Amino acid sequence: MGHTCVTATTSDEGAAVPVTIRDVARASGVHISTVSRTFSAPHLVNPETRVRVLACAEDLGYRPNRAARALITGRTHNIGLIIADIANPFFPPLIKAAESQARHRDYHVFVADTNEDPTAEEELVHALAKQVDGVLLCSPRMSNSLIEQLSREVPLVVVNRQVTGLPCVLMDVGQGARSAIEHLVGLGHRSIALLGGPRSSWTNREMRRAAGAAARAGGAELTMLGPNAPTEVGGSAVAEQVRRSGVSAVLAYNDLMAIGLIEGLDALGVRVPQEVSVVGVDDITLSRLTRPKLTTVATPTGAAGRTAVDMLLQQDIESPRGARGSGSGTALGVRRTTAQVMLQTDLVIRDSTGPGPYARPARPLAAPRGPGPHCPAGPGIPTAATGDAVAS
Amino acid sequence: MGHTCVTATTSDEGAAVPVTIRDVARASGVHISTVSRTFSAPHLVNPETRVRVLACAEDLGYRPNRAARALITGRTHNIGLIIADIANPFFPPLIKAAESQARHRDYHVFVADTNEDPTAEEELVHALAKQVDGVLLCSPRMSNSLIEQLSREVPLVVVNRQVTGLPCVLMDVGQGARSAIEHLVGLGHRSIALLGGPRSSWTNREMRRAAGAAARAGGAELTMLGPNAPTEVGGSAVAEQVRRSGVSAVLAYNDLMAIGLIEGLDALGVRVPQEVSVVGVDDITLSRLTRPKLTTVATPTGAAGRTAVDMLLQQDIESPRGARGSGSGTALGVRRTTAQVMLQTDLVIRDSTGPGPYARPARPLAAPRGPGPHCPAGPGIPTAATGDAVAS
DNA sequence: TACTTCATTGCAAACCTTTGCAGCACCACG
DNA sequence: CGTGGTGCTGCAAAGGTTTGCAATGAAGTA
Repeated sequence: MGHTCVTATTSDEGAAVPVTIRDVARASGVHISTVSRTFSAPHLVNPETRVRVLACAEDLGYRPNRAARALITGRTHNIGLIIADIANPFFPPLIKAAESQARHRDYHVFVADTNEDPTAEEELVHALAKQVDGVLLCSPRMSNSLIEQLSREVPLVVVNRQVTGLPCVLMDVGQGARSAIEHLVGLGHRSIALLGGPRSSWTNREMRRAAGAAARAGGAELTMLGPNAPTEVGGSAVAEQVRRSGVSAVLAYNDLMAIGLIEGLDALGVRVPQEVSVVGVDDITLSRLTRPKLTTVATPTGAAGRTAVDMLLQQDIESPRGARGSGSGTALGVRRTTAQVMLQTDLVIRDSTGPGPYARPARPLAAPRGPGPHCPAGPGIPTAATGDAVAS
Repeated sequence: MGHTCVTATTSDEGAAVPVTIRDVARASGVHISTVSRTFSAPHLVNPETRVRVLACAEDLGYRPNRAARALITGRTHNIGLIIADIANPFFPPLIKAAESQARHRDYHVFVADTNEDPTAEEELVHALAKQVDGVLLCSPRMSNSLIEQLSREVPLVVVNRQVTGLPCVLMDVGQGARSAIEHLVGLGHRSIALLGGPRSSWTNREMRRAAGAAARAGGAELTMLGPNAPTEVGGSAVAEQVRRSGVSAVLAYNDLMAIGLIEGLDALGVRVPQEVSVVGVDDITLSRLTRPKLTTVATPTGAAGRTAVDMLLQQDIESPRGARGSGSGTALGVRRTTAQVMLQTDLVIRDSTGPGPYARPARPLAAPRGPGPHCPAGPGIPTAATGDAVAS
């Protein structure tokens, strides 16, 4: 990591001479309020004056100071986006979608990374509070009560977490986990492990619940492993444990862990999917590039980003900020409507899942190849693959 | 992508009642300036008063309005980070390093993504200008002259680009490309393709220059292919072209393209590294996970992020903003020192490169396996692998 | 002509904080 | 007692912008 300093010069470039609305006013011979209106309410100013002012502004390179404007209007036209881990490929599509959606509404997005650290999360909300009109909290790791408390400081929309009283956009990972388990059961797996993610993750709890129910309904045994770090090393770290547990299939908290697990198993000489099937969640780009290609539950990250921005802006527009009562600030609450949106997930089957010990012959007519290894089970075992699980 | 609206309730949570410095002053019976000092210059206020003020502030949930503070001090304690494509795994480590470094200096980082769009870049600099103390421009796609012009609006540090008069942090991709070519030549490749990236990329130009020189010095022929999108699809899209060109080795603009290319070649039935060797640049995490594992030029992204933040803050501290002359603003230039830092790169050899048509027997003693396919070349061909290339 | 309406512009307060300066009380020193 | 210093606090200006209100002049209406 050594570095070499190549050059070091000193220049006297004209540095940061801020040109204000006053300069433009002086140059164009009007009052500053007219200049202000030229930008924020052009229809109120004489076309002739307008072009003159605009010309001067252009000439001087004037740009309205957004901080000063925010001080008055109470709106910054920025929105904050707090992310648990920007290195997780799950997030970039969400970020890009949010940015593009925001741009259409003339908003800018500030992204901040918390490194999965709840403390950093809280601090960032505070730091962003006065510089943005609202914050999107993605896969937060802090407590629900803290989130509610922070929501009184700045409008919040929560992604991948359910907190009552706040607008949330959720992905139906419950349904996803169910489909995954049913897929595995249908392939003849009866002993399945669930690789848990961070303990404080809503997604994690949801998956456990749904996967447990689906396994029960399918007559399979579900082993819970975790919590683990939601990264590849988190996945590869439990490879040994997975092998010892003797399961024939694994549903991982996310793709990164699934991929890490496959790596780890590979290092142990365990082949995927021949000996162990692995399913991930998220359908990140990477899952199509590894070998074997990953079977995974696709989550609509782009839609989540767009929806979250929409919900934030909608809530924001309804109740403009800075409306303080006179005197000691009568805390007259603003009614606001909070909605929760649930986005669908889809199981996409690739190459990391295969027949399990209890598999029935794949195709009774076409391919008379023998069933998978250890196949004592005859017909009659419910496959649950058609979605007729009894889970309530 | 269909979504289901699960819930929609209305609540009257106390929403965003901003508590200002004035409220705290009233509550604690002191003047606002004393409250202000309690936070920004605690040693100037009586310890007794201080605790009282702090208690009231805590009680009311007061947080200084950073926008208002910025208006006076001219410093926001934020820095902007403009990224060409956040979905490129090259950037997250840089972002994280920058964030951590900034946090140590009590700064926050706002990340923005431009989708490789020069127009978006310019617009974002303008939008950020007054809300941050400086901007880090990572792998910018706009013209040098535009960058210089923008640098008069807000302090800039440029990463992965050389622009005179501005502080830059560069990675020695020239050296990296040279090492890669020498590695390939040493393996017996004489016909090599360079998969170019975006036309406006400084890295791209640098690689072409250095790779060309190294190939010439090593007696190999270098085919330039491109420009291409610096993504996996950009890589896989040229697979056919690579095959037709008949080269036995490829150096790609970055890992993403290299991985895409390997995918594309695989689909065409061309095996890597048996038939074609592939080298990437960046050493993203992914390059260790694909099969074959990617040989690549590792770039010190973390160090780049840290260095860039340091340079920005140093430059920033020297010349506090908002120092306008009286009257019509005598544009007296501020002398500032601009340095350029070059960070070293390292070739890391994995499994995507192998012997080429002109390879000499790998190990004269140990492995008496025959040489690679088509091996008309005897000894005497310079391998240049030791770094004795004559490139100036 | 007198009165209303409208378009355009100026005035000044307000947003929230920081900070140079001045005031005050108190103490020590001569 | 007078002088100077120190420790703490208040006053008020400043920063760049928005915006309600008032002023101006011109045009339209009765």
